[in-house]
Amino acid sequence: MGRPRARRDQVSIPQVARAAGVSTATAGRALGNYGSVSQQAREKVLSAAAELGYQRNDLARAIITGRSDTIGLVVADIENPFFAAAVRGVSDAARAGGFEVLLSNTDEDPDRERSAVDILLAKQVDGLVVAPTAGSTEHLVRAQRSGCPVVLLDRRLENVELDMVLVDNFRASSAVVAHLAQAGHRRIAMVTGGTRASEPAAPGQRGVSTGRDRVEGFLRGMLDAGIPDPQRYLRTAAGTPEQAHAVTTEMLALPEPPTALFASDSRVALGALRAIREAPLRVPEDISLVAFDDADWTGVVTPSVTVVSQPAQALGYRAGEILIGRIAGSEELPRNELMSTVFIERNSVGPPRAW
Amino acid sequence: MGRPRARRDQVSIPQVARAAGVSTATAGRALGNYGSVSQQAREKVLSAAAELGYQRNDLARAIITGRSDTIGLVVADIENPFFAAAVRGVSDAARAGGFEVLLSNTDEDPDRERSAVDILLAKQVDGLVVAPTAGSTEHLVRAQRSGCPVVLLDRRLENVELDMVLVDNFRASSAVVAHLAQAGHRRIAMVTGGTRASEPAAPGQRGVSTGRDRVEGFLRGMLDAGIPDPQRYLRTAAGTPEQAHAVTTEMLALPEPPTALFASDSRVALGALRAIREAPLRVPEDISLVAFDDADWTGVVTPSVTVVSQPAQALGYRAGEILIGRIAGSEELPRNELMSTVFIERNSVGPPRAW
DNA sequence: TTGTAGGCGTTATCAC
DNA sequence: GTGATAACGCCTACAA
Repeated sequence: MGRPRARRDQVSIPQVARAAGVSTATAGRALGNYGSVSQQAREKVLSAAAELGYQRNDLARAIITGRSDTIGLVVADIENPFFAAAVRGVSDAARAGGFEVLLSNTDEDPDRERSAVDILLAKQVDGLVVAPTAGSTEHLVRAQRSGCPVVLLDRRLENVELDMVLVDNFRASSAVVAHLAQAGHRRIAMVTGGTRASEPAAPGQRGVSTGRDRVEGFLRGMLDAGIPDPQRYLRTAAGTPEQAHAVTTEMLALPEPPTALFASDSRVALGALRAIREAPLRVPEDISLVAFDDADWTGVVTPSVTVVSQPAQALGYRAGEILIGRIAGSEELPRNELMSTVFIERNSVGPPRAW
Repeated sequence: MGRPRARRDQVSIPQVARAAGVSTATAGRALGNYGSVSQQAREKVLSAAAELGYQRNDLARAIITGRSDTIGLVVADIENPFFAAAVRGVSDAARAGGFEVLLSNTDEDPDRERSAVDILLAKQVDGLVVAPTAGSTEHLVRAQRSGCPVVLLDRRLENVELDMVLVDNFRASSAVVAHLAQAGHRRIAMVTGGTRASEPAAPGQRGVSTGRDRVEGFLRGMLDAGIPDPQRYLRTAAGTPEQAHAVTTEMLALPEPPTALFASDSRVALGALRAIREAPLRVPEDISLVAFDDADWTGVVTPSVTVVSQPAQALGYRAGEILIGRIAGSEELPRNELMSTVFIERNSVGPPRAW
């Protein structure tokens, strides 16, 4: 337990000023690099500060200036390699712009997201980068309106005037299906997660936009390929490797199993691949595989996995850049910035096996 | 450019107080949940606050209380899955204790680490979790001495009185060699990174402790197995997948290539594995492989990889817990807390091939 | 329970 | 260029 611990006894500007034999104002100017100070005074102040071990207090400064030089970053789960890279990108942009990053994980829980935003706002972040989970958007709009700019990362939100940095998930997904159909597949499965791990994301229903867009792109691809009953092998309740594993195992046991499988991200692909291995089935002889996200391992498994590569780090960096522009006062109309995915063809797709 | 943007016009406690017809102090008590306020007054204040859109300012509070309810987290690179998991652990512990997390990446650069610590200190973090890179330790000691407790994560530091949460890298490494020797291997390679990507970490020299300990554990294992010239296949300048790839390729081209390879982390393993694939060699028929870190993919490649699993997330969580204890006032002597690794035997180790 | 007054460490203002 | 002094928004006495 222990008592609330006495306040850290920090050396303050008045103390430094006294030691240097100048006024508080002059010491403040020398230490804070603003206004004008004579070379002589500056030196006295600086050496006194060094001697006393002065540490500036950015909080007190932030109260006055109204800027904390800190941005808030809200993501679902930093352990997902996609988000880890995106966080890295935001961090780099922040650093380049002289900002620090306050990080929050939501685990796709709307309540946690809301409360995270509230807390970050109370901590006076100058702006917010959010990969929004499903649910209400009013806390984000409120933040923006209260003067704290918000940039959305990776996931769209409808009916809000916010900057967004995205990827065209719909198009990338339908292209995957086209590729598979081109190879001769008709029984194409898609395994993906919903809003939360437990809630399925049916097309047109709620769930994060990436999930929805990928599903709709999948369905559109199936339609374009003239494949009937496109939902036959669509599984939308598999957001974790474990769920993906279970769902895939179940599909592979079907009398007419799919001949190709499309995984909505690298962790889903991992679960699906494990199920395939355990079946045991060979890729691509028995079943073809395509996944979203060029996770580091996809190039090293045998066979290497054909993927849709997303520029995760660049997405984060760009979101950070745009946010910093807003903080600096940019008043342009909010807009959606689309970054390109790259379809990386490797060795996990082959012609369908005749079951 | 745009001007420095006018200060966000936030509603303050005095304003709420005026609207509610009470004093600043009463409003502050109602809003801050301290002292005592009558039910009636509280309601008036709360509804006035809601009406005006009051947002509390944690910075102003922090100036007074001396506590920011924020901890600083300094790691090398959040994109490394090990650190991503550790960060997640620290985040969870922080959340559980009512703290937010200010995150900094150092890229193993001592200067960036020092400056990160300074900035976090200026932002008045209540404590620091650091995975220290090599270099001086004085900034950490100074932080601790100035009243900001510091807990080291994953990496030891000599001659400092700080809490550390670690794993026994030396023992785990020598056990790996023992396992390999047991399988009959004599030409055992180790591929690992040094301090920075560019600087090799020779035993007994500088470099992060994990690297050093693993190398020394490796050498000890070789010694115990009675293998002469243990440094023959020791490569300490491979911290990235790319470098690991290059170094491994070079070793595999030797007249007498190693028959087993020990990778110091999952990213090194990735690079090494790619080199092995390109050789092309088979695992484990042509070469055996063991790696540190149970990255998600190690179980799904063929063959699955035998690994030393580290409790990355638990390590982070524990570091956070200990730090929060310190912040609460714990005065125990600093100590090293060792968490257990698990040797997970899979299918990447076989008898040596007779080259 | 409530209000007044003062202070936290900084920056902003305005004379000198 | 410099110094006194007033903010910033909040919490903490202390008195009523």
